[in-house]
Amino acid sequence: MNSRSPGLVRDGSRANEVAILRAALEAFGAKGFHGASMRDVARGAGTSLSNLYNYFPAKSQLLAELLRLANDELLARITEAVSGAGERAADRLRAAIAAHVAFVVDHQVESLVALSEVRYLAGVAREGVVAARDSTQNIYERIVADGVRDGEFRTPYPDDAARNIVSLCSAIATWYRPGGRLSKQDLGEQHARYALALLEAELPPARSGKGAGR
Amino acid sequence: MNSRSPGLVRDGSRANEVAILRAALEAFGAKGFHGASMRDVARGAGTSLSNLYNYFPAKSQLLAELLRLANDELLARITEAVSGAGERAADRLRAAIAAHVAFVVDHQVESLVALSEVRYLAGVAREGVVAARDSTQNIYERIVADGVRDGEFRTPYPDDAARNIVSLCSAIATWYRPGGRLSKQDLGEQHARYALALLEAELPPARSGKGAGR
DNA sequence: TTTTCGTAAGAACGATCGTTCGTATCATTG
DNA sequence: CAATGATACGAACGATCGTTCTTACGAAAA
Repeated sequence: MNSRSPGLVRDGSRANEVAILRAALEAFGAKGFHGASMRDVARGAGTSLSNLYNYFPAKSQLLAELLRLANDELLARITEAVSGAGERAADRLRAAIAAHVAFVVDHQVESLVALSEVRYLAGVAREGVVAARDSTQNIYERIVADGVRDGEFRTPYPDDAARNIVSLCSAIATWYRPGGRLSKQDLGEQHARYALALLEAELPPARSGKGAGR
Repeated sequence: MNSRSPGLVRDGSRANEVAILRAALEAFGAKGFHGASMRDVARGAGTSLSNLYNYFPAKSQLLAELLRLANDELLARITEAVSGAGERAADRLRAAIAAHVAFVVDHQVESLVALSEVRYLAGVAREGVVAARDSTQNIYERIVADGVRDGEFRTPYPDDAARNIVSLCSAIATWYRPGGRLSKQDLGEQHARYALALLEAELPPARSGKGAGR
């Protein structure tokens, strides 16, 4: 269906692959990995059941690819945000959390699937996803360690605090609803404030946020 | 197999029912609700497949009963702990979190299943579980609101902070491993400290905890 | 004793599962 | 032109699923 130069350029040639991945994401998000069938995926992608296997050799590979894409992009977003932030640990933490929260809000279903279906991955696919997740957590741990070293943070439990910060950001995927009270940016700033509180840093005065007054 | 007084006393008469529920919990925890089969449950309970249906009319009822039991006990533990605590909001919060963390550690699989498989409940069973979970969160919200009223907490986002406190306690089920660095009590106190930090309360000096020094 | 009823297990039901096979279409390659 | 290989679909495979049916055993009730 696409007129394109042969072989080399893969641009746009993956339209069907993308449609299948998108349908798999929706199916896994709605019914869970084992609750969704390949027939669900085929229906959502507008293709036939057997044709799925021209693009992915097995159902588990669909999940593996979804989770690899999601975790890699999350890691890339956070890495880029941190590299572009200031020197102070609090600034880098704020940048990381803003990127993290934005990803969860922009890709809520991906985040939810990555959180709850990663257990069904096996073998190398699982290791790859776990490695990406560890890399993300390592970023937070480094920022926290730097902040403790520089006296910005006073937490007695730096690594635990970092893990809980990640937990709070991930948990957004479980309760966030579009059009809610807080905008994506507000949610990011609120969670940055929570993170700084967990680290027992000195907090800036609260911004507008929510509550009775505005 | 049991010699017992007829009808009234149900003590011990539910041995098989308990065994089935326990096997279902292990199966759902290990493979997820849709990934585990009734044959897995029967094998784990040491009975036959068809005999399961003498105790539970459907697989979904197994999940419903498991989640109802878990959420009710969590709610009961927290309620009792709070009622036996002091008047200050910080004390009641500490008691609630200690009970909450203890439950998650004592019943990690139940907590994990309640967290990740509740989505597969339907109808009244789902509503009951959601109601119990809301009651639990309401306890936290009341404590936080009282603490804000009394000037103990300074958080600009009381309800959001309460929800995130619950998230942090629930998340323990996803990473806790028995025999870890912190005891159950230490973990509870650490999370109480995190909660107070989220609420922007004045923190007491850190206890022994972890880290280099002890 | 006879009846009843909770408990138990094996066999089988229809449905659905992930996956494979055979085949057809069609643009590109030689 | 013929050959190729990617793309596509219907049909069907064997396996497994949740559930039901049928029957049997044994203790309590009549």
